[in-house]
Amino acid sequence: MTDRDVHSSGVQLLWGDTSRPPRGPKPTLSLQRIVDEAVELADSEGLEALSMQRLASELGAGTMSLYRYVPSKDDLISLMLDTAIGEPPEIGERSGWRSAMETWARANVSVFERHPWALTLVTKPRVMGPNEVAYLEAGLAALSGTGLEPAEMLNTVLLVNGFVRGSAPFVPERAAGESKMISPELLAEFGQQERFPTVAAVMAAMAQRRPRKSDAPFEYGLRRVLDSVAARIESL
Amino acid sequence: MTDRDVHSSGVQLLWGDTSRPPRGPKPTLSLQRIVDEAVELADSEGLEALSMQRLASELGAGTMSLYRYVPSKDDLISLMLDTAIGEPPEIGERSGWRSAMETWARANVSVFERHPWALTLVTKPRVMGPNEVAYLEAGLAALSGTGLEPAEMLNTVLLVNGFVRGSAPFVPERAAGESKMISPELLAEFGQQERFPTVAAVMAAMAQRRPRKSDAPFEYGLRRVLDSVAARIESL
DNA sequence: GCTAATATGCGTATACCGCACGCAATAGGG
DNA sequence: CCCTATTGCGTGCGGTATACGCATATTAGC
Repeated sequence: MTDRDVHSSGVQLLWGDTSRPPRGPKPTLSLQRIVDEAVELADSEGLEALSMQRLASELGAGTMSLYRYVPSKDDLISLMLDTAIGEPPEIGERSGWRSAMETWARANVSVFERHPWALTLVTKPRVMGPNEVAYLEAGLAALSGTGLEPAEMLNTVLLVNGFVRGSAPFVPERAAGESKMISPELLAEFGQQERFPTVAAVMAAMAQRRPRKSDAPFEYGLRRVLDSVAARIESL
Repeated sequence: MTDRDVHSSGVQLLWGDTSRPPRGPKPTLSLQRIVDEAVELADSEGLEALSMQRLASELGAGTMSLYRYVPSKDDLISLMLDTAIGEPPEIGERSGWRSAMETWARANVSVFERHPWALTLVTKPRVMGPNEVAYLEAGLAALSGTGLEPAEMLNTVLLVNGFVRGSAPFVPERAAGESKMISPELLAEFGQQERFPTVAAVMAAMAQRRPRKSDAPFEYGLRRVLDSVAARIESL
């Protein structure tokens, strides 16, 4: 159980300064190097392959040396998440809120494409890191000229954000995963087509035609979500 | 690493029959009892409190006895997820697709209210269980009279589903967790208000007024999403 | 009813994991 | 120059999932 108090050392590490005292031997490692290596390891082999021993050996250091830089593995993971999220995209003011929100949503989902393990982390309650708050800032800023009230601005950002997170597993690059989750073969294998007639019919119909990129669930949903926001803004 | 082949024993357990051979001593436990107890334990103490030893002692059995019923902990968790999801709600045909989809979405999110640990599980790639496919069936069936094409029906269900999953952390019952994720105190503590002016302004503005239930992020987003689906259907 | 075949419950053992603690080596401040 | 803070890291502890094997219970076939 991670301590979620603002004053815990983990949150300090996320938000506070990371300067080190001037006395003693020169550190061989740095927090940045550890976190970067951990992100790389999680990217290539998955979060469950990340152990402190494995990470240390990857860095050519003793396991316990890592604890000179990070108070616990949970705190390391918090730092990994904010590093993986990275800085939000620069959004030009002139092109209007819709293209800004679209850019924002695509940058957001690309985080989870590059770092699939980050998706399961953001669905847990936790303290947000600086980069995550920067994303929130960018999203709210994109809507600040629309005339929406503060509460509705926030709800709108949460709507787009919620949709992105919920549909990230279905962006094209992960579609292989999706099709393994539910397939005609699965239903056929256990003779369940009659139990789920609409599912079977839809899958059969879709197997007929070649998929277009604009038919991808994420593309479709993003258009619908932004359309509904547009309708709200125009009704003001 | 869970085997995601349709023929793995875990998938067999999810979809296949669970009958036991007639020879040998009577089993003291049953798969159902093990899974139910595991769900209860995860509900009350969280998924990370669930260990095979703890579960066994809860059931008054030896740790290794559980492996007579379940091939691995990962497979147990797959079974727990489908049990937690449960059967989708019965949806009356007569009241129209919108109220059907709303009922569907609310039932969906209530799964994650009752079993918060299920949310992190559904965001991982995996083989869907029978109850999850039944949800998909119910969602597609609700849209089958609307005139949408099969691919668009699926995309619509995925849109609502994606939104539900992405915004589940922000339903009112979890709002305490949300407000801990980002708070005025957090920004103030580290003197970052100038770095995130829009965030600070929005939070300040919202602190002024008392929250209405219809202003909750989930309620707001659900209306927007269903509005956009309605617009699509009416344009046919 | 006896025996052989087949399950069962589960104790033991292995290979990991995060991390508390302590100690020798290092390097800047007085 | 020495003192003291800080380093890297070896050792050890209590936890984890689970492979293996054995004694025991049950039933099918004779």
